[in-house]
Amino acid sequence: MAEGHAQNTSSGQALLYLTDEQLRQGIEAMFFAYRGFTADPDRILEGMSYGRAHHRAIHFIHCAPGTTVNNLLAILGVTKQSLNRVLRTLIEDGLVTSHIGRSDKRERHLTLTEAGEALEQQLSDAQRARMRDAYRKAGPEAVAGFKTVLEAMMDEDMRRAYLALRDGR
Amino acid sequence: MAEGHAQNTSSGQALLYLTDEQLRQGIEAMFFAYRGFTADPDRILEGMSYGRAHHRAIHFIHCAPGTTVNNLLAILGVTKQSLNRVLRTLIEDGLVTSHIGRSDKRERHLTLTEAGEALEQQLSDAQRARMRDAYRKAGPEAVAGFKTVLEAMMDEDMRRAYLALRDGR
DNA sequence: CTTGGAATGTCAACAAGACTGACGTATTTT
DNA sequence: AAAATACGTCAGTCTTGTTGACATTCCAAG
Repeated sequence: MAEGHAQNTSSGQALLYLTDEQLRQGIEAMFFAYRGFTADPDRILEGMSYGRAHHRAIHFIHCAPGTTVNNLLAILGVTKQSLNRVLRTLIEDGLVTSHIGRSDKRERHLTLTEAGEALEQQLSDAQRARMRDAYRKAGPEAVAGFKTVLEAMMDEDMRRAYLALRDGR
Repeated sequence: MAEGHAQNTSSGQALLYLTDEQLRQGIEAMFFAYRGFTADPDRILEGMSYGRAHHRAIHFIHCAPGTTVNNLLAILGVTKQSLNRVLRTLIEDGLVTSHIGRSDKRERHLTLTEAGEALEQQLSDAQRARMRDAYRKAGPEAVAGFKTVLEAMMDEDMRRAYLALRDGR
């Protein structure tokens, strides 16, 4: 019972979109939408012994070629051991290369090979196709609102990481 | 290379929000936001031997008291074996009750006990608090757009389930 | 220059939570 | 009476997260 209901504020009607019921709808929408969001890449990956974790690694290596393991760790928010298992298989299968750092030899710089880029294309084409359909149906104003809310929903650290990626391209 | 770039269409400028780069930003925003979205309940659950799976079950039993196992299965999109493991612990711990159906005795109707409702409150208060902050920062128009895009992103079946839940209250 | 601590990354073992497949039971439908 | 449905359970696998232990490399203080 942490907070009261949103409609019981001094502003009254203006805040009707903040009622518990509205918030609950938003929560469920996030749940169902995220399932759709990951469904297409999951389908592609299943049967090739990769999973969502591999997709995420491939995605961010594609976006920041030459990034280090530590960098990736911060973005993905998992332990280095967890990431390592995924990276190892990707390297073994020739989708990712790992080069020892020139200045700091402790670091490993990660890049997608041609085969890696090809898979990345396949995965992100599928995911973008769904995104594009959703965007097209919803229209530009809705898309702007969508992004505004998502940014506000992130943890502070993640928002920084997101904005850095967004503006660094 | 399934589709062309969105800007290369007959409509030209009007569809700039559909460029691959814009779509990629949306994809990353979803990823980071979903992490924030689940972070608070996850924190509460950790250490009490429950996880996100328990949270989801509790959430939907709360929304549809007396629902059957099969109903829950369809909404959550997991196998009955998977759900059963979760339900068993919740019932053992006295958070959920399972009653044999009155008309159809094969069915089990699931309801939250008082303790279950208490935990549900605790979890959804945390999640709603984050949602409320995000909504408040973004404003009502952004929230409307947010929901529009999310609905368009769901699979058809899930949209039906979502709308049924949304309108059935 | 050496040595100890911090940072980076690897290997091994384990747990949660998803999956499949097979089977049993009670009940309803045909 | 037979088939289908709803539910529970056992056993085994897979992905992906965790911790703990350890090797290598860098850097800075003595």
